[in-house]
Parts: sequence; C-alpha cells; structure tokens
Amino acid sequence: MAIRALAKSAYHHGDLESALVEAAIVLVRKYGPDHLSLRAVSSDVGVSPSAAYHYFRDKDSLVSAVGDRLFNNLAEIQEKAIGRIQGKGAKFARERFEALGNAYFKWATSEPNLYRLIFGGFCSHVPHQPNESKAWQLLTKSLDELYSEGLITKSARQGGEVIVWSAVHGSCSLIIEGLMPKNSFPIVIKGIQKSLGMK
Amino acid sequence: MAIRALAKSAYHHGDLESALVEAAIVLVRKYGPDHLSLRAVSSDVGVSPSAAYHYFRDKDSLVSAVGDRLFNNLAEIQEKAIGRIQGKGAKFARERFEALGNAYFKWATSEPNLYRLIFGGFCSHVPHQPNESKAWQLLTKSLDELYSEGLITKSARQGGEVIVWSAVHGSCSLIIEGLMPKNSFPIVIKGIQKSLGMK
DNA sequence: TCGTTATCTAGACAATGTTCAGATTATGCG
DNA sequence: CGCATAATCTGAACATTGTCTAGATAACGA
Repeated sequence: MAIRALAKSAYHHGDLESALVEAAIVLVRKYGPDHLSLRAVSSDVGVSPSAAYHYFRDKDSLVSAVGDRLFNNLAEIQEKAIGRIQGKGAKFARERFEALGNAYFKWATSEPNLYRLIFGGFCSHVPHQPNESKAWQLLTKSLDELYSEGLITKSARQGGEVIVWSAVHGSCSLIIEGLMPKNSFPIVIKGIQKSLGMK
Repeated sequence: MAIRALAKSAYHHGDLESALVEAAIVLVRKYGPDHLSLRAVSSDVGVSPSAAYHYFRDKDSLVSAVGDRLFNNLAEIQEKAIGRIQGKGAKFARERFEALGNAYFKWATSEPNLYRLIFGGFCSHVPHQPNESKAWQLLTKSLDELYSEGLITKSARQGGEVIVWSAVHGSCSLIIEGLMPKNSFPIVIKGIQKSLGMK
C-alpha cells in the first residue's frame, strides 16, 4: 500500500515533496549545503527539474524545508537520548542533562554538512521563534529538572538555555570548522556546569 | 604612484588578486556567501571571468581567501578595541576582556553574511591551526592578564579560551540566525564570567 | 464515462563555473 | 635601446545550473 503509493508510476509520484527533501539531505550530507543542485535532487528522485517547483517556490525554499526537517531530526534524537535514561532524582537529572549535550555533539560532529545547513543561514524564511523550537523546549525541560532537583539555583536557572545552547553550539561549530580541537567539548561541558553553579 | 599601479591599463591590473577578494567581500556582504558569483566579482573589478583563474584554482578557493582576510579583519578590530583601553591593573584587564567580546559581537551582528562566510564551512582548504589564529592569541593574552591580575584562578585559566570562544561564537551565531534573541549576549557574558569564577 | 484538476514533462532561456587558445603587456637580458 | 621570454589578461566555447512557460499525462469526482 505504502509502496504502491510511492511507486505508482512515472507521473504522480505520490509524495514528491518529502522525497525531494530526503534526496536533498543525502546530497547535502555528501557535498555540503552549497554545492547542492536542484537538478541533481530531482534527478535522484527520478523526476524532472520543474516538478520541484510545484512544492517549492525556488531552490532556497527547498533548502529551507531541508533545514526544518533536520532541525526536527536533531531534536528527536536528543529526545530519544533523554528517553533512554529513566529514573528520578538528582543523579538521573544530571545524566539526562549531559545526554542532551552529548547527543547534540555526536550528531553535529558526525554530520557536519547537515549541521552547517541548519545553522549556516541557509534557512532563509524560517522564523524559528526561540521558545517554540523543540531544541529549546528540551533544554528548558532539562534545566527545570536540574532546578527542581536542587542541582542549580534559581538565579542560575534564569537564562540557562541561552548560556548552555550558546556554549554547546559554539563549540560544536568551531570544532567542525577545525578552529578548535575535538577534545575541547568535555572542557566546555565542565565550564557550563561551573557557570550554572552545578553540583 | 599607488593609483597608477592600480589603474595602469586594461591589461595588467596591478593587484588583481586582492582586488578580487575585496570585490567579493562587497558582494558577500550584500547577498551572502552562497549567491556569490565569480563572474559578478570579476565584472565588478572590470576584468574577464577567466582572469581570476590565474590567482585562484576555482571559486571555492577565492571564497577561502575571502574567509582568510575576513578572519584577520575581525581579529584586527578586536585588537584595536583592546588598544583603546589603556591602563594597568585588574579594572582595566577586565575592561579589555569585555571589549574583546563586545567587538566580536558587534562585528558579527553588523556583518552577518561575512560572519557566516568565516564560520559556515566555506573556507575549505584553510587549516587554521587553533593556536596559530590571531583571534585565539588575543584571547590567550587577555586571559593571561586576567589571571596575572588575580581575577581568575589558575584552574579557571586552563581551557579558558575554549569556553569563552565557544560561548561567544555560539551566541553570536544563534542570534544572527534568529534562534536566540539579541539581548541574550549580555547574559552569556555573565555566564562566562561565572564559569571563569571571575571577580 | 467524461471533464476537471492536480501533477509532471519538455523545451527553452539566461546565468554560472571552468577551460583553452591566443592576444596583450611587462620584464630582464644583450 | 631592442628584443625574446614570461606574466597577465581576453574571447569564445562548453557543460551545468536555476527558473519559466506551455503542454502532456494521470487521477478523481460527477
């Protein structure tokens, strides 16, 4: 059924929109956010270049859609990483907080080109309102837990998202671009914990 | 003399290499690192597209050269910002440290497209060795000063560059991409100071 | 079954990155 | 100073790209 819906025929692909997005992801992963060609994407899907214009205003619009999907993918992976750590209390709250950062780091360093697409200014018309993004919400939740478990003070809780995300994203970005050694990440994590007055 | 050397004639431009780089900067500033065209650059300089290939292997190579120059520009601006604050003692050391971050932030937010070019993975073949980059050295110098003035402990001094640059770059990047409100920067600065155990 | 609508193709266009042969100018040597 | 050699740039060409328009094809409801 699902296969039939996807295969159908040359015409009426079935779900061309997401097929294009997925094919684009594969190419971006290989060649980077620049060096992505609309024609290569549509060719990989087995469709003519103009077909894409029924779903995306232009190439940038497709890239933005890719960025959106990737941004969600990353958040989902983080969510799963947290989910793997079950249990109540300060110890687990701390573990979940660290898992959040580690998942982020792992994804960023293993998919540098995808990471660049998300945070490199390619998602032009995506007005991710900070407090609405899933990444932000996960961080908020984790910080709330740290606070309610007494691991951080109320004043450290305030603005915690901003500090944590900045440091984590910054180190990932700089490491990916070769401006910082890869083993800097744990140091940054310790710096964050100190900044939060943690433990 | 210098003008003559630049104007010379249609042929033998004089200093085509840096002329191309400078023209590219103007275009990147306007339209972003993607959306840069080699032909537009050479046309702006008043030269044929193929002329560029005597100085750059390909377009990416030109972009890398632009990134190099911009990276130095940013460091120079930071250096000047520090230089404006004369005086010895803890108070001035602290002011210089803050000036370093503020100059970085100001440049990043006023030139988002240039900032994206530097840190967005466009400088492919540039193997900026961390400890060799001027930005890193300025930060090292400032942290050394904080330590020798007794504003931070020795253990906080260790890995200071990594933590500070990560947080500052991360917040600038996220703010530029609209993933974080602009007024987050001072919060991050305070977080950094707390992380360093400053004051 | 048939017409309507959504979906995709074909073909064209200008613009882009890149190459190569050759034209133009600078430079160093006598 | 004159000339050969090298450095520098042009011109035209090519494949490829993003994008548009008109039309072909298939799905779907009456």
